[in-house]
Amino acid sequence: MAATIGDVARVAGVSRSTVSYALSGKRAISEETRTRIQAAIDELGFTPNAGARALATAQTNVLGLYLQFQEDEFAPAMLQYVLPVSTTAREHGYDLLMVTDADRVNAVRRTTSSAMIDGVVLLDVTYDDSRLEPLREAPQPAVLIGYARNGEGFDSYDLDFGEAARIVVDHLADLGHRDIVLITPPRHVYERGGSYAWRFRDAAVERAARYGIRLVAHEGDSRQPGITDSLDAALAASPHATALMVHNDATIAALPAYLDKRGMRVPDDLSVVGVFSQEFGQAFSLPYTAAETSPDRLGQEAVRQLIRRIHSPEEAGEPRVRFIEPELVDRGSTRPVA
Amino acid sequence: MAATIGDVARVAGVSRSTVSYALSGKRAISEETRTRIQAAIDELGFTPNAGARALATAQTNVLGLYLQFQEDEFAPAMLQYVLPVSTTAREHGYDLLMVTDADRVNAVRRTTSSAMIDGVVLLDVTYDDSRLEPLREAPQPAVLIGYARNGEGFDSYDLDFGEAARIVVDHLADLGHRDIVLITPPRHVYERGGSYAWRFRDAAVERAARYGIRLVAHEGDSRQPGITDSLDAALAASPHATALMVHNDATIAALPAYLDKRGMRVPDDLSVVGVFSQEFGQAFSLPYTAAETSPDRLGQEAVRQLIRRIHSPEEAGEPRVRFIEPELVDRGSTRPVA
DNA sequence: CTGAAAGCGCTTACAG
DNA sequence: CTGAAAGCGCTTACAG
Repeated sequence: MAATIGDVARVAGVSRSTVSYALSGKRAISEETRTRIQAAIDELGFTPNAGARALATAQTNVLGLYLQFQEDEFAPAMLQYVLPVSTTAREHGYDLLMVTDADRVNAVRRTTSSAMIDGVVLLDVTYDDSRLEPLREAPQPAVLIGYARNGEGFDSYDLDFGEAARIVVDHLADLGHRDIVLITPPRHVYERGGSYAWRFRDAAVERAARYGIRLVAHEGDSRQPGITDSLDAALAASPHATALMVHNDATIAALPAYLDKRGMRVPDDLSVVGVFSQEFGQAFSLPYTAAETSPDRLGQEAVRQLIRRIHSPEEAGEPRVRFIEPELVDRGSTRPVA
Repeated sequence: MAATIGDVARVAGVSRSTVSYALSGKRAISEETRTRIQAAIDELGFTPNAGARALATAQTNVLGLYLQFQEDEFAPAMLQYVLPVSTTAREHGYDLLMVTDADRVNAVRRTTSSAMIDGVVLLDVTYDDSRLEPLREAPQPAVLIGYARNGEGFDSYDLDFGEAARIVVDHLADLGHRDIVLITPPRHVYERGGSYAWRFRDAAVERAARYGIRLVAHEGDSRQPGITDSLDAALAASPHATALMVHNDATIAALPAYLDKRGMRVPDDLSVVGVFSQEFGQAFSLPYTAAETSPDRLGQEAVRQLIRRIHSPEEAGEPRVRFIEPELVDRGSTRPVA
């Protein structure tokens, strides 16, 4: 059916190996031969068979991307990480196998042990991530986007959520706020082991304590009416709060509507600081100062490191955790306390 | 490195073909032999090499999913289609190659002609979709999610946006509305050839005309401040409008905040009807009556048909367009005109 | 019920 | 600068 390298060789009047070398550029080919081969390729519309090439070279030029769209999660947030991973992979000649199996452990085992991919990008990493076990036995290198306690031996990229909390608290402290409400990710994120939840919360609590600031953390929700209920409860529990910190995608997305409904103006009645990316803020028209989460940078650096480790492990260095430093993007949603 | 079928055969004391047949079940194997083979497989941790299998069988068990995250589009909406495609594919034993290249035509050509995949799922289909040309030359079958003018020869699945418009207009007409504003997708969707934009709009205009109802269509935006500006302009141009139809994801997501800010109550001051899915409405807490877009059903049916066409083309029947009938989900955001 | 062998379409030492 | 041949790890007619 489709043309093979043998067809090209025959039409061009050369051997199959010469065609192969012309394709890869791994040895010198005379100008004339190269031209004949190219003509044959064009005439036949030849493209190398990926499976055959993978078999011969033991590499597929495919990366596995492992993620799950949790029923109870705010899907748009996940997408921010998929996009840069996909783009960066293609820039380096890799395609992406998107693996979303409910059985995450087996999905990793299945795809790595069958040699479908050259490397693994793990999204949605949890503190005790059960996928790391099969991953240690896999011949392919892997990179984690997120943080796992048992992640030693792997490259990991994550935002420094502790630092994110500190810069937000510092910012509010500088403005004189002494009573702050924090909305954290929902309970199921903690239960699942999403360490960003408590890393941010604990650092915020500790930093506030150092300033002698009252800061009360409340678990938010990812759906209505829970989002509204948790905000109601949090604000009721801190009637004199002057600032609201939100580390919860669904809540921050719903916040403009919520505050409007309650008749609260930002920053006049309440200072607000979030934790989200530039693009996220734009998609949801969020006018809030925030710690930037830089999913683009995370995804890009993670994939680059993975590809480095695939091609030249020595250059890649020792696998380690890299925490990206967050920056505070001031959108004017905070003001000094009178 | 990794165990091969030859290793299994040696350990089990049988031939490679017997191991292969034990794996595939394509011929009878004695109980005893089967046991020995299974023991060897377990001992060695053997998984068949996907590339080798693909080369031998000429099938990869991978489907290509082609999409693009447009800079100017509302990403969350796209995700609704990715998820059911991914889930349904896995249920049938297929993995998903996610292809997001900026050069869409070449991406199709590259992946189909290198035999990386067994079938194609095209998302983001436009009226004159340039990817259909390479697709016609591809040996793999394809399914389109969306509608293309030049889509003959392919299975296509799309919502019947014309019917969606009619049931919405009918609903409002029944309630006595005589002056309606419609927010359509942004201009760039029309320019790109997103036929759902004008299919909905034209049907709405026509249906309204039949009732003698005033209905004015305005292009919406996908970002702030354009979203607010277009709503402002649309409502200003129809000062006596009693109902708002929104066929624009970014706009409907921003609508609660917008209407709150303008101090308009739904449905007391304005009846509102949207066009979005159940999950989308839930993710964004949208309290609006809407024509359900059923991305789950679309994605699932599309993939099933594609897999049917891969396995038994005769059963799959003639390729044709299937328009899914929308239903109106009443969430109480409309009321009779006094 | 089982085996030996050819073949899928590439790449890459080996040889000249 | 080029070719003949082995090999990657499977599947599947062919044979018994």
